[in-house]
Amino acid sequence: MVTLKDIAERAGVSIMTVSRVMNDKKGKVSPETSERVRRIAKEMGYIPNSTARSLAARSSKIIAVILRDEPATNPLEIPYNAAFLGKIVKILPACGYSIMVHFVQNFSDVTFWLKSWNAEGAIFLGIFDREIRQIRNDNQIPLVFTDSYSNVRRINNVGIDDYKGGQLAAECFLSHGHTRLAFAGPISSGVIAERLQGFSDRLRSAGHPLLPEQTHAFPDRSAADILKSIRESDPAPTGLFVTSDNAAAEFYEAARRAGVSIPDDLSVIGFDDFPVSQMLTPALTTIRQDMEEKAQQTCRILLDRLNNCSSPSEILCLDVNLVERDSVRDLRTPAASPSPLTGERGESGVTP
Amino acid sequence: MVTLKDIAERAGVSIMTVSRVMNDKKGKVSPETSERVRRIAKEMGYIPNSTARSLAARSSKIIAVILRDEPATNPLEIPYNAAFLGKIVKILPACGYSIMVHFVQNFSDVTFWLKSWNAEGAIFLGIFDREIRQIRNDNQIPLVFTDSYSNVRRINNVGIDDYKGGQLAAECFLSHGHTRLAFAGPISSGVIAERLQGFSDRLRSAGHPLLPEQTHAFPDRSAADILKSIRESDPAPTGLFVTSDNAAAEFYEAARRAGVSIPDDLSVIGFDDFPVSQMLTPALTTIRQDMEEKAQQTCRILLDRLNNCSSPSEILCLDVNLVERDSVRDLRTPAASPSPLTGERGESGVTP
DNA sequence: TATAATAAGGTTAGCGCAAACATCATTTGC
DNA sequence: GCAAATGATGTTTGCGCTAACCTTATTATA
Repeated sequence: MVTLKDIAERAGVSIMTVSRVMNDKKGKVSPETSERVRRIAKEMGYIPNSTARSLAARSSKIIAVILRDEPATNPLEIPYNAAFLGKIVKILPACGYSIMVHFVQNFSDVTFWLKSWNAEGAIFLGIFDREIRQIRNDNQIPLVFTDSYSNVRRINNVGIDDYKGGQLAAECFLSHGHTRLAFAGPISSGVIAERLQGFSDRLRSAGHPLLPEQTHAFPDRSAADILKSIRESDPAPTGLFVTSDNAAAEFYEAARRAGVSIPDDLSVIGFDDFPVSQMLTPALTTIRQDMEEKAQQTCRILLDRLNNCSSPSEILCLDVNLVERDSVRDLRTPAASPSPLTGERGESGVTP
Repeated sequence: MVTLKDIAERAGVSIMTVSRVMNDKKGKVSPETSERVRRIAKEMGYIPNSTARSLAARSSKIIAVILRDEPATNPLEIPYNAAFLGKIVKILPACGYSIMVHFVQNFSDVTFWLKSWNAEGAIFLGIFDREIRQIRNDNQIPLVFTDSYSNVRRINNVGIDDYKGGQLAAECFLSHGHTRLAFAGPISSGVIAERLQGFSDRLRSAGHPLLPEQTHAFPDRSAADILKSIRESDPAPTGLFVTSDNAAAEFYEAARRAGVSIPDDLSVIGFDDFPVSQMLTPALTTIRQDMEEKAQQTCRILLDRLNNCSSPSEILCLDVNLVERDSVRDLRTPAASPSPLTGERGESGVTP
């Protein structure tokens, strides 16, 4: 292993001079020395030791990405989390940071990992609404949450306009003549509660309130089970708002097995606009959120605070919009329902 | 920050004694002292400093997961990689290791990251066929590759029986009366080349060789483009073997847009048996690989070699099998094609 | 009883690096 | 022309921890 000492000896300078060259402390080393040291370091195949650097400089260049671990499922099998993490790993290492990934069950795990590795900052993927205050208090490093709802001050959060998303879904259904609707999602989280609120507020204001029994807890109950409840209601809802495209895909599968036709028997709106929504048949009408933007903003906020500790906390709310495809039937002109196989209506209709 | 020194002072012992307690060096500290030190450490909220530990012990407890970075796409948006990484992050941290994720474009990046952090081992997700020898030579730590084909000795690799997978796909088509077939996938990689070989060997031995012009380079050419070529061939293939479920999903989408019905106009077989295969309409017949097993074996091999440096290198080949669903039409009884909406044939037919 | 083995703990010397301060020219300002 | 500022480097110290060795009291063995 090549160390600063080896280079220093070969170059006939002190360790400190080499260290300064390696850390680009310009104005501290003469250009000639710098050039020579740099050349020798390269010749010898020097690779800086990050652990030693962390210890001496108290700055680890480690960013932790924390995902909430559910016992049964795997956080990275949720495409949303995987894509988000992927974007982070594209952005931050390019700025010299290394990414550590950890799944955690409770906040003391979080603190342990962060402190143990002297992480300089952390990004939280998933819902940490309840633990957010404790996490912020325990860790005096820049933290950025995503999709968290809480009234805790001095936190950074990148979220989207979930309420508007719910409203847009309701409006889409209403504009196609739907009045009896259903909702499915994990209502315990702030994000989903907001979407539900937007959805139900908009329906109520249109005079077609969402019935309490048409708010279904998914995935606590299976898609098949919920679908059965919906179909057996009297009068049965004609449209279902599901809180993610992937959940919608499960309803598609359940519908196929149950012989229920989408959108003829039941219209569906999803959330996210992930690739799966275009692969479903019929293509899924959904509420789009811009993942790319979300990931970039998340990293930007973290880097801002890393470079300037006094920069203020930010709570960002990104816009969402409706992407109309083929999964919502138009009840005003019953014959005009698109064919599930040849329907070519989608892709174009992006309502701002 | 609480250090060993703080605990040592409070407990009235030397730092070394505390260190020994924390590292569970039993037989070196009396049970009473051990208990007392442990209690005080807990009271004081001691968190071991991993960077200092790495430096002093020359053992970092870091495992690097390396993914090949393609310029345009994101490795973690490929569900296969995301799921695999997810399983690793469930398994290894439970054994005391931390996971660092890096995307790399060339092997010198790999070596840099591994050495810089003193990683104890590394797992490679994706095709590293060409770089594998260099990577092994540059890094004297346990490495486990996945899905790599090479004739380099002393490497660990966890792969699947890709050749058999290709054969199974061919057999499935043949048994349903298909004789004119097509293949689509990125043939530059060893994995896909093997699948193609198995596919074409089996077809040839049945007297229906795969035509050279029916081997399509995907995703170099778009699904829509390839689909057009296939449909315009004369005579046109009746079945298409695609080398991943996700790619198959893209062909589904292209088919829907082009007004081509699956399986009536074209039968499709995928590869992987990922959740998406059940969400497609009609449900996708596919070659199943056991991801769970693959990830577990990968971690096991790594842990084996971490605990016992002299353990031999392993090249594991896991089995695959056919999962029949609804995307292959039976040409022998043309009327029996399943309805895409109510077809309930799938899920049961797992051929060993 | 003398000797060796063992248990329980302490001491010393780093791991590789960077912050803080010290040194010694050489310039700059007036 | 002399103090002060600047530039380019070296020295010391220590980050928090562990490997390797050293010490002392106690116990087992011949």
